[in-house]
Amino acid sequence: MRYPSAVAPPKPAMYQVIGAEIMTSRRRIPLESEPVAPHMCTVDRRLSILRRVPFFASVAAEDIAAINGQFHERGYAAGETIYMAGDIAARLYVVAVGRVKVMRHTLAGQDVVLGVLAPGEFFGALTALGDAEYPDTAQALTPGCVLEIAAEDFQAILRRYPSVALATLDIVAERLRDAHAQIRQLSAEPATSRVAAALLGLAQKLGEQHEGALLIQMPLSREDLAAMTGATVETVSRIMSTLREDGIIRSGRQWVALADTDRLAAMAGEETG
Amino acid sequence: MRYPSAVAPPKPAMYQVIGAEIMTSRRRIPLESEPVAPHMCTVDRRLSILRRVPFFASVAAEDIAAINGQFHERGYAAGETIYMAGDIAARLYVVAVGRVKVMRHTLAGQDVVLGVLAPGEFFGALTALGDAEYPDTAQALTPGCVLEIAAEDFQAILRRYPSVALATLDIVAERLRDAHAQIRQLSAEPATSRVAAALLGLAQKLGEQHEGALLIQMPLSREDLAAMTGATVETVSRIMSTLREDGIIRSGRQWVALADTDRLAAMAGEETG
DNA sequence: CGCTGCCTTGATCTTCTTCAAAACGTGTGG
DNA sequence: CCACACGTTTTGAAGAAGATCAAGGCAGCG
Repeated sequence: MRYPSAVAPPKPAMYQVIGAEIMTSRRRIPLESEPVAPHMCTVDRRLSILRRVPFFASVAAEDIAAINGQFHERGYAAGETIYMAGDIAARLYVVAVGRVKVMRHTLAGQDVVLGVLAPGEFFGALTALGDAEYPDTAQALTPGCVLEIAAEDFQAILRRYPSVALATLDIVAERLRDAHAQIRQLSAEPATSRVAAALLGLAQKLGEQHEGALLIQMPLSREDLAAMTGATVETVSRIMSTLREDGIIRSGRQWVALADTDRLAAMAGEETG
Repeated sequence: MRYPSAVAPPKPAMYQVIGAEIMTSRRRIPLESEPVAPHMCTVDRRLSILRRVPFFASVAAEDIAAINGQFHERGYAAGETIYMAGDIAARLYVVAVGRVKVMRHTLAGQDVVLGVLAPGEFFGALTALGDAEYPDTAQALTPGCVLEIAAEDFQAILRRYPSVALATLDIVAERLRDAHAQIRQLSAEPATSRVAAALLGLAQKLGEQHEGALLIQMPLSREDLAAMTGATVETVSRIMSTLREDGIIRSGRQWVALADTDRLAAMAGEETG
């Protein structure tokens, strides 16, 4: 569990308490916009993505090219829905550019975020179980593009390249472990720990060094965090305010940066999940 | 989502309110004791178990016999620990006889139950990731026996029989879906719904018709239920008392039977998962 | 028949949600 | 370039769900 790199000064002067006032954080959005044109990936990028996908790591270069031909490309604007819970589960997707959020809705209108995916990760219909429906909804968090393949074509790939099936099994098994860690957290940890753990998990995957703190490279609202931690927007906001006052994080509208991962990890309790 | 069979009369007279008193339920333990001698399975039973395991369904009979040779057998008494969190994850297990509980501990001493396994289901080290540790603990709930195989030997089987790898992938993918359903529940449903869902889930897997109700065939304490639902023993006990007064369940020391699955399902909310 | 461990029930307290309103940032249109 | 309008975030106060603490009760067993 390493984070991209060490945080330089734990508490830069500009975020210290000055008199009775607290310089909370700069409010300018520090997120990078995606370095590629939305709604398109070049062929080069496609191949490099597929090569980077863990389950194709073992496949020979010429086979990758063949596999590449089976994928179709599709671009999404930020906020666009890729598929909805209840749709026929016909396709498997691989994130090529951007961030994708997978979530479940409740009848009460509340959302539960099951995961945030970065380039190289897959989602959608993994098994070719006939006319089953997606149990969840996938939504683009940023402009980006995904590669998609029919579930049955992917099944054919699994059958043709057993090493791909083994690699896929490893990934799914790891996701199951992560899901179990989250179940443990939801069952036994208070909201503060869950928020801390969620932030650390995101930073581990999407963290980039920025002005002495680990910036989480995605638009991340309080509502998103609430849906990731099983809490309400207000509770998350209160927790974030405290963390900010303690100099542990910096945050603003739709962004968060971690200034002190050690203290966060201490608050997160056992597993970062 | 079908349950073994229909419940005969929704509210048998003997469980009705009589005057101001409530006949709660008979207190005699109705659980069957296992029909085999503990600490042993016969060769016949081993083969029939392996044939019944979903991921060997596609393997030819003569290959099953060869695979059978790779498994070792081990008996457990009720309550015995099969492996502990932190142990080197060296083996994959298949339940042959009995019930096995997989759980995670918290530093606070609280347990979280991740699943209850019946004969034919596997647990333990699925992937051969070197010297990794088990993240959870497996414990026998009843006397019974398991078949075990070294993780690397199982990997060899996966490589040798690609159809086994595909079937395993399907099972793990389904477990992941179930875990996600549980995450949604813990995030968004109140304790009553979670208990109802947990009971329905257990009944679906282990339910047997008994005196007009679906008896869950395993010793099931309030503490177990609490660990499955992320609640405390006291909260579970209060919920169970209410359910019993309403004639929805019958229960006693370490056992529960569902008298009215429809009403339970209504309380469980969205997914039974 | 009394012991042990599970289950139940009550009272109190903490945590988190809910409801409400104000403050702030961001992007937009003037 | 400034000011407005929108959605996000923050904060407060009241309420509810569930946890915690503390006794008792009951079943099964030796």
